[in-house]
Amino acid sequence: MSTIRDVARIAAVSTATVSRVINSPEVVSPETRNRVAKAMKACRYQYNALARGFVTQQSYTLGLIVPSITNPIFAESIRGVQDFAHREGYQALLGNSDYEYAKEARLCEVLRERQVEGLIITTTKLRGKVLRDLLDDHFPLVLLYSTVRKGPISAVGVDNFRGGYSATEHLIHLGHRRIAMLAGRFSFSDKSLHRWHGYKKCLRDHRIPYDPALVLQTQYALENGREGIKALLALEQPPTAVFCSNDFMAIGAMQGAREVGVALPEGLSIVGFDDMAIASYINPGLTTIRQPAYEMGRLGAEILLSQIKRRDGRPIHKILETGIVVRESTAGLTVCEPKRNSSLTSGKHV
Amino acid sequence: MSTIRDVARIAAVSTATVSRVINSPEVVSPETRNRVAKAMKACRYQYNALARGFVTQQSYTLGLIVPSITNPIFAESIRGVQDFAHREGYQALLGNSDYEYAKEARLCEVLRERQVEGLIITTTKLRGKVLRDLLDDHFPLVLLYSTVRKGPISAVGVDNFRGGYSATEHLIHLGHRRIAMLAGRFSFSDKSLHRWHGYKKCLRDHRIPYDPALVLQTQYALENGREGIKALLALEQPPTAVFCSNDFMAIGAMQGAREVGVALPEGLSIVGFDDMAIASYINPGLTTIRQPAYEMGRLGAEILLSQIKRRDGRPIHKILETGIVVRESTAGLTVCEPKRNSSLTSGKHV
DNA sequence: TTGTACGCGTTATCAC
DNA sequence: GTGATAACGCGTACAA
Repeated sequence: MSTIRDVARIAAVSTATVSRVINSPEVVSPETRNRVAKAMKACRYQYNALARGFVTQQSYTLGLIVPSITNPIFAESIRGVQDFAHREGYQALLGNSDYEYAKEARLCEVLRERQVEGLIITTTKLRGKVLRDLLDDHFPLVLLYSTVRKGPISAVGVDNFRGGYSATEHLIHLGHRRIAMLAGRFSFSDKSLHRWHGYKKCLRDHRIPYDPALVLQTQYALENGREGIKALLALEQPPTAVFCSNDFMAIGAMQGAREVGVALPEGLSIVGFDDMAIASYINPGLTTIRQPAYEMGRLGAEILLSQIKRRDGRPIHKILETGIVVRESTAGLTVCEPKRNSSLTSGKHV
Repeated sequence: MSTIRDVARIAAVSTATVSRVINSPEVVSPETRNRVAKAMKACRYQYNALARGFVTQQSYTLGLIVPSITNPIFAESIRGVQDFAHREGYQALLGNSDYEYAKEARLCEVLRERQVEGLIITTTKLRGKVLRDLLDDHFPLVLLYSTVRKGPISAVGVDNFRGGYSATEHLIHLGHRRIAMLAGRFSFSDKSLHRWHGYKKCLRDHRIPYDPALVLQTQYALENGREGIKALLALEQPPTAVFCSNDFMAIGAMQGAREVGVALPEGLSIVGFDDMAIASYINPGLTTIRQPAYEMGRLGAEILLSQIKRRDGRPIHKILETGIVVRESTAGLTVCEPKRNSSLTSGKHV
């Protein structure tokens, strides 16, 4: 590889001039500019962005950690981050935590060693050493898919409480009273926790007793939805509807229900969370809570870059809107059933 | 940020010793090692991997360009690349081309400026300037999802011809004779082209006339499958089965068929390509051609790293196995229909 | 076992 | 408008 020194030698100028031709050509006289351009071609010169970063102390790189790149919802957010970052001359180093805190910690370490100027993380542990260390160092940081509304860390997310509330309310309005929830593990997903709170609050507002037997914590994948719903349907008093923490679980639940002979949506109403693209293409179409995934990523990148530029700035918290998208996976309950269920439930739990 | 110089000063050793503690601690006496370790903590020293790369002329970074990160099949491959790369101390800089050659070219440029040591690309144009330039520079390069079996560029892919052949054969065995194909545009997907060749060859082997009206080139997304199948079903002699270039198109086609009142699979058999995770969770389950996406990525990374280590090595071409996964989206044709179709078809095209 | 000194490719600061 | 040169943080001969 040839360097600006080679170019300088060939063009019979100094390295400073070559650098100027690259970074501010207008200050160089047209003739030398031309000579330099020719010299560059002659030795097939390739610019070294790392060397620049080395002297300017800017890597123009940011780190992006998501729990699972295979989930299209995160993939969308990654696109949002990239689109904004690229426009500003930044590249992103991407990592999966696979919902494991140890991997998240390791990635942070590696990415910081590589001099990323900031990090965008969908964290699996809000109160852990990883974030605390970052904070101690005043390291530019934005949380994605987070519900943090205040505090020292910038965050962009959605109102998960309200999302959970809307999902549940939709089911209640359809006449359901025995409503289950397939939730992501609260231990590493505050999202799921808040959705659960919304679910519980909505039940209470509608005077429906909360039955812990109807809430299952599991992982965010298809197979967990499938197995989860089977467990719930095997209960003595099975649910007539289920709210799932994400669309994968919901689609898994659909399949699980079918496998045990439950008709959809008549036998079981299902609500998901995310509104991934495929949700409107399956049968029945999935009723779900829409998250603006791309926009979240884009906004996260915007906030992070603004923080990198002015490191003294106050943290920014953005809560984007969700909305319920009603499709065919939810249906009204037949007249007598809710009565029966509710009386039994209340007899047991109130 | 403190540097090894700060550490050296505090520990009262030379920078060389600090460097040795980091890279080969065993050659340093335990006591100095300890002193250095303490000094590191004292000034909150953070290692700078970029500076190392700068002197060793190795960035330990590779570039990865895929057409669409939102497609889970590519996401799986990305995981495969990352898992292998991380184990070897490499990180990946990721970019989407969105199936646009200009973006692919731009990404190559940016990534090379950033000194990636090699590139893994799912290219949209096999014979373009981008690959030719890379090749001229003897730049370490591996093509992913490619069908190149020889030539100077390393590649890992599957036998798309055979995949297309199997898909078609499965449909023929079920009694179908009027078999359509929803194909990715041949102009930027040699994959799709080869699948189409397999499809045609299989028809010929079974003495079924090829009808160009049954082949639609479109994009690789859900909505294209949906609109594509509607166009095909609106033909005077509509197909009784369709082979789609990927699962997104197939799932889109399912929805499109439903929307025009065609029952699945009785009214239309559908075969996809990829076997993304969700394929077995939709209803009816999608019959599709399985690709080992994760394995492809892993192998691609392995080949690339081996090429980086010995740049003189011969190019390596790996064709992995595909296999048909039969689910419920394909069904036999009722007895008289194929006869009617085939006679009409042959009357028209033979 | 440890220290000295140089170089990696670029930008920035002075001079001229 | 241009040139000389000192950084940037680290690895690595080579010397001690």
